Amino acid sequence: MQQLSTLVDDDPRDLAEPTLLEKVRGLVLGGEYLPGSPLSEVFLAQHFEVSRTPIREALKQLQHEGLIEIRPKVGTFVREATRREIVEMFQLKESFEGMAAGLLARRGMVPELDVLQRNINESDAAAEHDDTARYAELVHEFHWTLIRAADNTKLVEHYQRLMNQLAYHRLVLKTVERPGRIHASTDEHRTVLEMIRAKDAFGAESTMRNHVYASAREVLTDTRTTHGQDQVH
Amino acid sequence: MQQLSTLVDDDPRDLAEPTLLEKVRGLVLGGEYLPGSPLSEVFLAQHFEVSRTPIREALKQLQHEGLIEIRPKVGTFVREATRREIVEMFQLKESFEGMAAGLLARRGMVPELDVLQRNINESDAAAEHDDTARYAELVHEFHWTLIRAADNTKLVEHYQRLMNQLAYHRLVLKTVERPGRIHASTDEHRTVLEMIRAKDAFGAESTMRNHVYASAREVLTDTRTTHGQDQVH
DNA sequence: CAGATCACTGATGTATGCAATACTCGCCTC
DNA sequence: GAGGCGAGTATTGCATACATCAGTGATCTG
Repeated sequence: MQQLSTLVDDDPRDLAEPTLLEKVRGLVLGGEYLPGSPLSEVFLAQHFEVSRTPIREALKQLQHEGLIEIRPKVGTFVREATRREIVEMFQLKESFEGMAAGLLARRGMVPELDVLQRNINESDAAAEHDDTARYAELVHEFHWTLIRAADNTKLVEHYQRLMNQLAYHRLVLKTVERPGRIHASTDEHRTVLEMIRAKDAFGAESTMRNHVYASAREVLTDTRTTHGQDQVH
Repeated sequence: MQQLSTLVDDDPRDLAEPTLLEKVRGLVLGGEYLPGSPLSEVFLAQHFEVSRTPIREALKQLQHEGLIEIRPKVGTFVREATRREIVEMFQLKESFEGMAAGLLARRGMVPELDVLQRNINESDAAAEHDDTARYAELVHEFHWTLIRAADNTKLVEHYQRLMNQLAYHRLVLKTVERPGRIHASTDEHRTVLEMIRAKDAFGAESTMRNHVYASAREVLTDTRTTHGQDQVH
């Protein structure tokens, strides 16, 4: 009997078991704590009902991700990315996603292409119904599917890291609200996919980079350092 | 009195004070421990004369860098990159350095260009005298100078991370031994610098990527998974 | 003799106590 | 009244003890 039960609930990693790191990251990205807010270890320990040790591990990681700042012997504080850093990160995003598009074009026919196609179709439908929430989700999925389909695990790791730093969700949600950008975005996705299908690695990379650059400009135009206050430091 | 002393030895970060993390990383990259070797926390703690806690922090970081593998409740082991991962990392290196070359070309005249020029001159001299050690050092410097000159701190961070994973020094030293590759390499550096000077961002990126690709092929041709044994896992 | 079970071992995972120190606020001095 | 000084406080940094559990080998059973 026990063998069966272990076989069933053996791998709880797949479905909804957020790591402490993810929980703390979610708290920081949640926006409740403004940049400069102190994040006491003891408070977090009590909040998540664990000891300071695992909290410290998570905070150390978040520091390496650039989300918080640990000032030795002083405290840890939520860190707001400067406008310059956001520009830098979008430059990297452009490079990563361009690289992914190029690699994917070289791979030839893979099932992920169908996933991307379905994504585009659904995006059109969501745009029709002005379902911005669903649309933002689909944009997110499109980019991630592209990255994963490039079949380069190290790229995925670096991309994940970058996206954690960008706190992407908050930004893309803002952008998507703007009418007009939606259709342009889907069209660009469509063009990229066509070039990938045509095995035009160079064109796919180039188009994807232009697409990311355009969306970055959108985000950056109506976002002045995201909260006004510049550096904490 | 105390004020003066604190002013003097306040910032020991600049000159030669290797962090525990760097020390442990050096130990792992030193090659003494073959892939699969266990890295007991208590052993490292005794070796470096600290407690397990800071050792754990360093190991956690090295795990995220991909140098070691922490199997929960089992132990931590040195992890050898598979050939596939090395290929993936070189693809990223190509992307990063290409991006750097392109960004630098857009920056216009900056003092770093002179540093690169001097590097090329010195490389020629080192090649003349068959000083492979110095030559390898200069190659390393050239690439790092390029990355830093791109003026994108996030790029520097990701590049650093990638280089830590690649354990670059061991590989590039092997490559540089090969006669013939030296002159080709310097010539490629020269071409890249010329294109940067000409503000040809596209050409600079393209040339740099080809250069990295060529050197990657060199490294990969005479390196079969670096040690024979494939995955530990 | 083959197979499974179970206690043992060694490792990591966590909790907690103590040490060190940057910042703060009140007090003292000029 | 202004400025510096010093004790207090809150925080992180480190050390250590305990809990937990994967792997292993001996033992027991069929």
